[in-house]
Amino acid sequence: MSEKIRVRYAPSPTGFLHIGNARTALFNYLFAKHYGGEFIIRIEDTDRKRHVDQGELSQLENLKWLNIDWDEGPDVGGDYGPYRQSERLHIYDPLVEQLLEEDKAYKCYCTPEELEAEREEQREKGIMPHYSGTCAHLTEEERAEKEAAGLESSVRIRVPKEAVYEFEDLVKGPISFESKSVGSDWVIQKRDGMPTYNFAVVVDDHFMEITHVLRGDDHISNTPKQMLVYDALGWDYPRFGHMTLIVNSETGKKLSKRDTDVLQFIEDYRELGYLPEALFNFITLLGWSPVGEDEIFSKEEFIEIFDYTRLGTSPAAFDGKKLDWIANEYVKELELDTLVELVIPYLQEKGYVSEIPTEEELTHYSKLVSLYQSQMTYAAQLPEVAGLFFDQAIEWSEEEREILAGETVPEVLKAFKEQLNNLEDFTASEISAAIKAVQKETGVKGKNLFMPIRVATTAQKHGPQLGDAIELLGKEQILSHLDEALEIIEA
RNA sequence: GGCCCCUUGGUCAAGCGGUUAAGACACCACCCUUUCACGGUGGUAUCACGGGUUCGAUCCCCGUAGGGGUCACCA
Repeated sequence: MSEKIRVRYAPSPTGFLHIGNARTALFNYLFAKHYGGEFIIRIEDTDRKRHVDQGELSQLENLKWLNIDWDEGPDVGGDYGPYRQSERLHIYDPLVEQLLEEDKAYKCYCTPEELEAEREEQREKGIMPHYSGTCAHLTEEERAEKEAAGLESSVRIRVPKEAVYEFEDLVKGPISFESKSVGSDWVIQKRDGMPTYNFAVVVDDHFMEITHVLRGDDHISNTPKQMLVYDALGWDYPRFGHMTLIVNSETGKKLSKRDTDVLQFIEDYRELGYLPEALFNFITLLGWSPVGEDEIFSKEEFIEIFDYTRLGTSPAAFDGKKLDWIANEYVKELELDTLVELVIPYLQEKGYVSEIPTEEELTHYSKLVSLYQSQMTYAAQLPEVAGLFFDQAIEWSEEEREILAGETVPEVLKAFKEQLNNLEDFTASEISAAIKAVQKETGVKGKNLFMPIRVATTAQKHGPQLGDAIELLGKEQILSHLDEALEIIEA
């Protein structure tokens, strides 16, 4: 591609950064950077009612957290600003005026109530609601009358009767719409003077010299509407590319806020202490595939290998298990100190570690973290799985109690307790030796030996190396856990 | 309902007219570890259906079915 690539991510600040939006941003970013182009952020804030105060900030911050940066945007500026649509009214207004003069658009005096009534009537008759064109052919006199009466108006653009809109979609190939499927004349400027989405997008993309519009699948049907505006204004189209939506694997539908089984917002992952690189990697693999068999790549590698022709055409389901696997891959690669630093705040939050950790605490928790590193996926997980190392109380689940109910369990635990009491040093190697001694003494070995001890001392079926875990928990605590377990068994 | 898009294992997917139809996650088995996990090896499992085109269709065309998206003074 010879021209300078310019692409954009254009969120509306109505909420947090959704995982689907993040993916759109990500692919635009990779596309731009792969071709040495520019990535622009534009805020589409034309809906005053749905405006959320911290929305814009949240979008930008979470993008930054994902390690995505942009060349132009509301916070960094650029030569094509302003980058908020609400600040670009002076650009839209003359264009609306121009279309009005050319009679490519017209003023509509229908009130929202009237339009709603019209739709209701149509629904009752069993036809699809649409604007019937009440104001499409007002005479000069009628118009003057309404203006004189001080009626508020919106502006609608005329949809041509027999046009065909065709484009070569970057991911889906040729797509075409007949103008009659576009629907009735639609609003380009609202009563409050704000442009509508489909109009503002065109104007902005044109003046910002956007070359490629990469967006979600759900915008396909907006494309002919926008092409119509390009035509009316006599501008060239950019190239369009429509990426698949991310769906919930349970329902097969577009991921929405109602899908409570999936964490929807980048914020959520950030708060749990997922590594941004892991999320970046995971999201990039949603609806896109690299050549070859590797799946773990750095941002730089992704930029290098990104190829938009490898974007998938069918929806990608969000697979939490796969995310966990990728997240774990990244956690395992981390230096222990780095991971400890990430985990400490979560421990402090629970009050397990003091504001300013002591040397002693630090070494203690380094050990703990190292025991769990190979099985962790996010930082907040440590206090969850290793709660026993902080809370005195131990509780066994139904399943774990069943294990403790095993026939040879009491003698194993009693023997183990005995062994521990005779230990000189309470170290992992000594403890392992003690377990071995229990085996000799009782004749119980393997799973039947280890599982009861693991469950009795840690109340978990999975965990780190047993000897290490027991050493770290400390003699006193272990003995009391064993006593409690024995009590339960006897009860 | 109209229009548009999509359809390879449970999930993500490679494939782009001739393949034993890659790989990853998940699952299962075995190995390592006197346990679980980590790691290693291996395994089960996929071309929605019906017509064409072709010497030959997962791949091209047409239907059918299913799924999804969209039809706002939301973006």
